This record gives sequence, C-alpha cells and structure tokens, in this order.
Amino acid sequence: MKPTFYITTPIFYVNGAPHIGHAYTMIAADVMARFKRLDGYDVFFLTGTDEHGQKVEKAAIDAGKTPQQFTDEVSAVFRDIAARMNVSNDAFIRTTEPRHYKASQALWENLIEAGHIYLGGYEGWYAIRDEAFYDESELTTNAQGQRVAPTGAPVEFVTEPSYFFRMSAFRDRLVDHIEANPEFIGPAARRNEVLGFLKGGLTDLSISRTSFRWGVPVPGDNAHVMYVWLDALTNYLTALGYPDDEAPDMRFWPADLHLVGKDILRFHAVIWPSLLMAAGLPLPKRVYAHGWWTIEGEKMSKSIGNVIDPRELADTFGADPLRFFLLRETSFGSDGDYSRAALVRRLNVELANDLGNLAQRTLSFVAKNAGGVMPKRGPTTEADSVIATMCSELHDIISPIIDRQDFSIALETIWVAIRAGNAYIDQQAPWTLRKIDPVRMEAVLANLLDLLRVVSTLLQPFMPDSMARMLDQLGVPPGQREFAALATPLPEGTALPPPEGVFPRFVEAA
RNA sequence: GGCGGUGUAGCUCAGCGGUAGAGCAGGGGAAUCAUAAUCCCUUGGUCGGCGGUUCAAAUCCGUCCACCGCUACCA
Repeated sequence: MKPTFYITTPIFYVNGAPHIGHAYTMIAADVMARFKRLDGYDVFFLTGTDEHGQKVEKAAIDAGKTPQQFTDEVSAVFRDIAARMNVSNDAFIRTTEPRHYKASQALWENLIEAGHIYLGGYEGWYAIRDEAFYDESELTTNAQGQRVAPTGAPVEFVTEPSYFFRMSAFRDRLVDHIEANPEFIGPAARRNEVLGFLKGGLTDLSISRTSFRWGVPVPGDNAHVMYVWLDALTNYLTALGYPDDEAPDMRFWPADLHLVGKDILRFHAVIWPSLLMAAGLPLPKRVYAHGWWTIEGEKMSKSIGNVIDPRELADTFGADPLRFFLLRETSFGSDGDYSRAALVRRLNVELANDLGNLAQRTLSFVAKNAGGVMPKRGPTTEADSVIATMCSELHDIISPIIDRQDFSIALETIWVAIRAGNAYIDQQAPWTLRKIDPVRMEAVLANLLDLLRVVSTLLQPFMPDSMARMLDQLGVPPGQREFAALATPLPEGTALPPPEGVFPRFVEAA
C-alpha cells in the first residue's frame, strides 16, 4: 500500500482581493503534492476558503449582499486562481459548508467532554470604530482625557460572555513536543520564535463571540458563534470526513505538512496543536511558515496600488514560468521581491537559454542527424560517467531538500545538471563527431537525452505543463513519468516527435 | 526594554575552524548544433568595526554599529 501524504494550504480569508501571496502558497503546496505523487505517495492536497467572521459579514453588507452571496463569489475567485496556477488540489473546502459546521461542532463537543472548555467573560478595551479589542499597553490618553487606541479611536472597557479553551494547560506538552521534534516547525528561525513565545506562558483562549452572527453556532448555546480561528483550523479535519472515524480519507490524518504564511504561524504552531492535544488527536508532522513578497522593492498594499493579480502574470508569462520564478528567486522561508525585470531574467536566462535551448539544440540535432529516434548508447567515457552519475543521483539528492521545503536549493541543484549538459554538448561537439565518428555522436546524443529526461521528470512538479511537453518530445510515454520510471532507460530507436521550443524568450514590447 | 536573527564580490546569496565561493552583472576568447542561445578564461572582496581564544577564524568568544523578526487572541 502506498504511504499517504496530506498537505494543506491555509484556507484563504475571503475579505479581500487575491494577490501573488495567495498564489505563492498554493503553488508551493502544489509542488509538494505533485512531487510526492510522482514519488509514489497517495496524496491528499487541500486548499479552500475561510468565510466566517465579523469582517466578512461587514464586507458583505457593504457590498449590498448577503454573506452567503458574497462568500460564494469570492470563494469562486480563489478557486479560479488555483485553476489558473495549475494547482492540483484534491479538494477545495469552504467553511460555510454543512459538513464543516458538523465537524466544528463535533470538535467543540469533544473538547467539552474532555473538560477543556469553560464559560467565562471576555474583557477588554474595545474600540467600536475599529471593531477591535486592544491591549491595555497599547492605549494612550488623548488631549480630551479619553483612553484611545493606537488608531486614535476611543475605547471602552467591555465584558462579554465567552467560552474559553483551557490552552494554558497544554503549554508544557507543546514545548516538549517542539523540542523533541525539530522538524515540527520550519524554518528553524520561526521555531525559535514560537519557543520564545511559549516561554512566556500561555493564557486560555477565548473561543466564542456574541457580537456578531456570521459563524458556526456554538452547540447548546445559540447566543454564541465560534471564534473564527477555531472554526478555520478545523477545516483540515473536515475535509477528511471528521468526525467520522470510518471516513475513508481519515487515513490521511495527521497532516504531513501545513504550509502557512509567516503571519499565521502562531495559530498553526500553538493554538492548533493545543486544540488537537485537547481533543486527543495526533498532531500534524510539520508546519512551515513561508515569507512574503514585496513588489518592485515595495511592500504590497492597496494604498500604494501595487497589488498584482497572479492571473495577469500567468496571462503574460505563462503559469509555469511564474511558478518557477516564485520558487526559484527566493529562499522559501525568507521574504522575496517580485519585479518584472527579475521574472523576465529568470525566464530568459534559466528557462529559455539554459534549459529550453539545451533541449532544442539536442532534439533538433537528433531530428536532423540521428533519424529522429533515440540514438544508440555506446561505451562510456570519463565525461559520460560524470554526467550519468549526476543524473542517477539527482532524485535522491533533491528529495530530502524538497522535504525541507528548500525549493530554491532544489532548483539550483537541478540547474547544476542542466549547465553541465550545456558544457557537455560543447565539449563533445556532436556536430564535429557527425563527420568523424557517427557512432560516438549517437552515444553523446543519447547521454544528453537521458539527462534531459531526468531533468524534465524531476521538474514536473514545478512546471507541469511545460515538462509534459518536453517529455512528449523526449519520447517518454505518459505512464513512464513517475520518478521510479527513471530507473528504466528509454529504449534505443524510440521515435521522437519533431522538436518544438518549450520556453520562448520573452522580449518586452518596445 | 526583552528574546532571536542578519551584516561575505556591483546585485542575490552559499560557506560556519585549516590558504575566500556560486549565479547574475562586467571584461577577453572559442565554437557555430541551437531560442544570437552555448562553452572556456577573467576583473572584482583587508568576509560590518574593534578586541580575545587558537599553530590556524568569515567560521568560536566578548563588545560596538547597522538592519530585520518575535514580544498573545486582526485571517
């Protein structure tokens, strides 16, 4: 039986336009999912939308719609983004689905039975204008002697009844778990932040609200709806069929990887594991917080007006080059900067010149001088072995790198092989061999095609469409494209279709 | 303020105890199969400052400077 692999993106909050950051998380998760599928895993890849909360309720009202109408529309946009980015999610969950209400309420009842929820009062300084609570330390006194929030909004001390989750009781166990499992939180710097945060102790968590209605009702107390994060986090279980232990997809739990943005690591690395421990459920194996993108050196923001719809970039450059750029340009745990010039540079230098041109020069040479079929392999020279060894080891080198989400390093490693391929073809000079040693020429071309096959197979998770086309041209049948198939060389004499450029250079209009 | 991190070639970064590295950018050359793409060679750094440990420090320790992150319920 295949091993399982369950990967999630956060569910995206429907209170705003989707931007490059949303696409980034989806694409990274997609690369993981595709990589694991090709590596023989039974994969469940989940994404979706988070649709509850006061902000959504308000945004709907402002738009003159019911919350349901509003969230239907925005959720569809995120679904479209996933499709346009060529994201291969197995399911798309919405927190407004009936099955999610059922799962959230079941988890709640589970926590009640275990004695980890109690009714208390949520007290704090509330600014009506901001619809937000502020910590006492944030407040200042204005000229009129009023207590005001950092935004300048007057605040008042309010108390509302609220259910609390006894999160404080789980701090020690959580710290022990993080220390015993170094891979539980990545990257390491974030792990340290979480540990530092936990050192200061955990308080109980207010997990219900009475101030608005757009949420999952608290079982047995309809005056309350669940705190949006409680409801949101539960989505990872809902999608598998929780609370039905017999649901076929429940075999995917615990999740192998929750990919999240750095802004929501806390919820996934502290609150979520605490809730799971309280409910007696196994913890996810890893939570990874990636960085954010700036745009042409500036922070992405509506007021600057530099928010980019990833669909526009995909229309201009293609989904695959965009996917490649986002994972190649910057270390996954760090912030990155998108600039059009940088994207075009990656596209032209690495995709068109290095990889695309290597494929094109090799394949067109085979078409013209080797009968358009996989040439005959020959005796191995020293230079051949260097290339062959590099290729045969590539998967095993990449695999643990992918498991750490070091996508840019994985790509750099593959590019070392591609550059070696360009050096090899120049040194071996099949155009010279054609005249003096046609047998050796065939062997050289076969080695190059073998290299291209390894490279395109391993790059499929990053650029699925482009690599499918390249593998077509390399004569690799659709059933021979998983990683395990690399052990079986393409038979000599296999007919190769006429070559066709996969990555045209991008030239800016004048 | 507290905790943590970063500072290495023009740019982005790797190296983290043993005579400074990669990619891109710059310069020179080769080749002409190919998307004028490729390959080879090369310019360039007192590895943030100062002090210490060591036979030996970018690499360990101290200190100073600069920048960044986290510091509880906003998705």
